[in-house]
Amino acid sequence: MNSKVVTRFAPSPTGFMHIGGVRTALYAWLFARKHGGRFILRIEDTDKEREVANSIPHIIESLTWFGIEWDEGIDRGGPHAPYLQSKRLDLYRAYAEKLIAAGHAYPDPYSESELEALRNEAVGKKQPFLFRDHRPAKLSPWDGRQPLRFRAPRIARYEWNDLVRGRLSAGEEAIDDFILIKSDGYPTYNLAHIVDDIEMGVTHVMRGEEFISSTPKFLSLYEALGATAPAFATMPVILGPDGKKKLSKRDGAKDLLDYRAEGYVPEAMMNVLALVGWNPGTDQEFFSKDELIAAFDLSRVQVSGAHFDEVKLLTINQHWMRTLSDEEFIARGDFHDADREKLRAAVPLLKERARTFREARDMLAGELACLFEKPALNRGKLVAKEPADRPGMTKSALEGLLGLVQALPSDVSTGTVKETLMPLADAEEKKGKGGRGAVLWPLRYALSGQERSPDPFTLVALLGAAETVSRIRAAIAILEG
RNA sequence: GGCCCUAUCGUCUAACGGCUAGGACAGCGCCCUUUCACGGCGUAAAUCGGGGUUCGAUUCCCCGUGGGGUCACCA
Repeated sequence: MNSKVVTRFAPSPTGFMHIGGVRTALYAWLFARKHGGRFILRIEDTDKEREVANSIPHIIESLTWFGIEWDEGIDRGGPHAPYLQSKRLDLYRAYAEKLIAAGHAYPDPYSESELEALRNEAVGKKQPFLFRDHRPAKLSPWDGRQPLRFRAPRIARYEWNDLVRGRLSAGEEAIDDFILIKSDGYPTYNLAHIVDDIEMGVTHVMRGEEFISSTPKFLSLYEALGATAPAFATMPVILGPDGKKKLSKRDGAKDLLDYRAEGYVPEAMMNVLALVGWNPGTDQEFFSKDELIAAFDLSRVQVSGAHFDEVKLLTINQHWMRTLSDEEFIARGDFHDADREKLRAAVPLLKERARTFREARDMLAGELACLFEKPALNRGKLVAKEPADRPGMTKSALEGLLGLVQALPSDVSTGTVKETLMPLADAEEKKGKGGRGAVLWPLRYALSGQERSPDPFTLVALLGAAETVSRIRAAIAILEG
C-alpha cells in the first residue's frame, strides 16, 4: 500500500526558485521517499506571457544542487511523458470535450468588454461578481476560440480533509464558473494540474496555503471528471525575513542558487529548510538527508507561518562543513588558485573559523593571507603599546624566540611548538612585564602582520621553522632600522 | 469588504487536559585564551485579550484582537 505513494512538484517556469518553493518540493519528496513512493517533476508552462527564458534548466539545477532527485520528470522522461504541460494540449482538450459532453463545461459567449461591464455593474451595486449568474441561456458549440468555462455545481458547504490541518471547509461562494481553457488554447492551471495529477496517478498533493480557498474548485472538477481526488496536505507559508508577509520574489526573496554562491552547502539548506515548518518532536537539530527521510511525518508539519532564519543557517552550515573530509572541503570550497599545499594545511583552521565557503575564501585572502605570503610589517605597530595592556615589542623577546624556533624540527605539530615556546612566555610572565603577551604578541605580529590571527603556535606549525625564522628576522630588522 | 487559515521566549519550535512551560539559534555573563575564532559552563527571555467547559486549561469551545491567504483568460 505504501508503495503506491506518488507525489510531485510542479513549478511554473517563471524564473528562479526561492526557499518557499524548495521547501514545498522537499516535503513532497521526503514524503515519497519515506513511503517508498515515486516523486515527479512536472513543469506547468501554460501561461506563456509570464514565462521566463531559461527557467527550466535553472529549476533543474537548483533542485539537483539541493539534493532532491526525481523518478520521473521533465528532463528524464517516464511512463507519463511528456512532463511539460505545453506538450500535452491534446490531452487537456480531450478532457475538456468530455466535460462539455457531460454538460459540465460551456463556452463563454462574452467579449472582454462585455465581461468587464458585467463585473463593473456588480461592483457598483457592491455585490460580489459571480459569472454563474450570467450563464448564457443557450449553449453554442465551442469553437476553441472562446474561453471554456466549468459549470460549477452549487454546493452549500464544501468540506474536505487535509493531512496537515484536518477538517477544512468553504462556503458556496468559494466557487464560480472558472475558466478551463483560455482563448489562446492553453488550459488554465485549474484544469491542467488536475488532468495531469489524474493521469500521472498522483496520490498526495502538497502545496502552500494560498490554495486552500481554491480547493472547492478542484474537488468539484474531480467529481465532474468522475475521478477520485488525491489527499491534500497544506504547507505553512515561509514569511519574509523582516515582514509578516509571505516570502515572494517581489519582496526580494533570494534564488536558492544564491545560497550556493554565498558558500552554503546543500546539506545545511536541506536541514534548515526541513525544520522551518516541521519538527521531529525530539531535540535533534542536525539531520542528514537519510535521517530526514526516516523521521519525516506530515502529521508534524506546522500549520502557522514561520520566518526563515539565516543566522541559524550559518550555524547549521558550519556544522555540515565540518563534517566534510579535508579533500571534500577543498573540492567543494571553490578556492581556485590557492596554493594547494598551504590550503590543505589551512583546512582545519578554516573548518574551525568559517561558517560558509565564502567566509573561508575571504579568510584565505584576509586574515589567513599570511600563510601564503610574507606580511608587510609596520614599525609603529611593532612598538605600539595600544591597547593599554599590550606589552609592546622588544628585540630580546624576538631573539629569544628565534633561538627556540631554530631548534624546531622542520615538520612540527602545533602542540610541540607550544611546548617549546611557552616556557619563554611563562618566564616573561614571572618577570611581570606584560606577561606572556610580551612574547606572544610580537610573535603573532611578526608572523601574521595582524592584530587578529590564529594563535601563533598554529602559525609556526603551518609556516614551518624556516619561514618563521625568516619572518622573525624581518621583524628584528625593522625594530633596529 | 465576503469567505477561509492562523496565534508559546527576538526567531524556529516541544509539551496524552496534569511536574518549576523544555530544546535550538541569536543575546548576555563566566571559564579557556595576550587577539579573533573554536570549545565548556551558566543566565535572561514566551503561552495575544476576555469569557466558558473542567478538580485542573498552552492544550477543548465561543467572542474579540492581531497576522496571513483568497476572491484572474496567474499558477
